Amino acid sequence: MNRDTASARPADPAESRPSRATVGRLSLYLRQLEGILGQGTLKVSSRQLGQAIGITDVQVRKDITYLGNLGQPGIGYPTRDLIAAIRRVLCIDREWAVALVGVGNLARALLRYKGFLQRGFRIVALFDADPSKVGERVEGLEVHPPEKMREVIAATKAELGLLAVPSDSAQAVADSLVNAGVRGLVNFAPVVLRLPAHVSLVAVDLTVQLEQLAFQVQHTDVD
Amino acid sequence: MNRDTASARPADPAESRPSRATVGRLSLYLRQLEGILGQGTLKVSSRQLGQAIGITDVQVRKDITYLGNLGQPGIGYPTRDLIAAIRRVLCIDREWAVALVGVGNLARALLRYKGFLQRGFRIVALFDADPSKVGERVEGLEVHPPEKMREVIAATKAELGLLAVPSDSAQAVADSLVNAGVRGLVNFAPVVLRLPAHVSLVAVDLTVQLEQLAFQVQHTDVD
DNA sequence: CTTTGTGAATTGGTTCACAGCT
DNA sequence: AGCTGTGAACCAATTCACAAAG
Repeated sequence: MNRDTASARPADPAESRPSRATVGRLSLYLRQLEGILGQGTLKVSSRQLGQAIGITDVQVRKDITYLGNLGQPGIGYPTRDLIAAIRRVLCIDREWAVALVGVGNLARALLRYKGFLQRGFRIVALFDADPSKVGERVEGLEVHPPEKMREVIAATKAELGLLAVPSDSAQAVADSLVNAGVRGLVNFAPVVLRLPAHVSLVAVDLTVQLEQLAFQVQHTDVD
Repeated sequence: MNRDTASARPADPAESRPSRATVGRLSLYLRQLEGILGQGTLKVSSRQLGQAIGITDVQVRKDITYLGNLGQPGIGYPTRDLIAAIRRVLCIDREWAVALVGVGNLARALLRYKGFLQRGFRIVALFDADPSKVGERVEGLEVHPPEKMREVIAATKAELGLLAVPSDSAQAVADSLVNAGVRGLVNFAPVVLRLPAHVSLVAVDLTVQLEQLAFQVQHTDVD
């Protein structure tokens, strides 16, 4: 049996960090769990969770191991505790201020989507290089010119950035955001960004995704 | 429909399929290569390609292995041939007809993006359940009601689907698309879809991505 | 019975080291 | 010299098999 150092918080430096893949699944568990808790279900099994997102129960348990020891053999996991533990590990047990650059259709879609705020991500600043958009109010936020980036990001304490600009300007805008103090960003433009090592990057590249899909489709046996 | 252009390649039975990860990188190579060829550069080395997208030259060569033997020691790869080979392996050496469901801001962003067509993906049909949108023309395409899905998808020969609808309706719309004969789809809604095995799925889940980013940011050492 | 937890085995992917070609 | 191709080694991630607990 594993020596359990603490009841509440492992905070074990020796304990390995969840892998990238595990982090992704923890997000998915969290969403399922919120639904499950909303239905008043207080206990949940790894099998339940696994079936909900289409993976095995063993995988679920392995992932949950990173959260500490909160399973009850023969019973399952307390829904509420699981949620809290996942939020803590994912670092979304607090609010993240987010800057959004490029106020086009994609940005409007992102602004409308209420799921972000619900999960701790608040869009606090908008930027666009187009003078005709500057000053406009979108979803209650004023659009600022790029020149004010440093100032506004400092004032709003934005730590993350969403890049919804055309490919040509993506690298320059990314540089500005990093310069203004942003620590991580999501790039929607289909270009590879070069960033300093201390800035995290997630690329959402729809071209790549569509090509993945085409490949998959072509290689799935037609029943 | 599926014809093996076997001019250059000896049918290699032992040759394994490129992994998911490799397929993703091939997309990235392709984009770089198109730029490189546009500059008139006819030969490219694995080191060049690797630096362009931030990975090692060995990784690039390993990936390119799946395309067959087209490197020239001491020289590099012929840009044009590499492009052709990647397009063939990714199955984008032809045009894919794509249906788009849910004509909101995200859909408009997708429609405006010209990169898809350039890479062989043509959006040929729009659907929306909102009667006020049905009949409207967006980027030259008429918005159809869901009832006409089967008919329109058959007529347009759409094989792929983009789901840009709210979470509540995502599963139902996915079922309809599958029923109408679509063979793969990209889901932008933050829900896990259940699909028959013969239908491919790519999930673009922004909530998960943002949570990944938050986690990364929190775990990168501040210089 | 049900369920969790986990070492061991396995599969998958990347990096290393070096042979061979230009 | 520079570059490709690839077995081997290494690392990461998943699955297996089973012990232990409610």
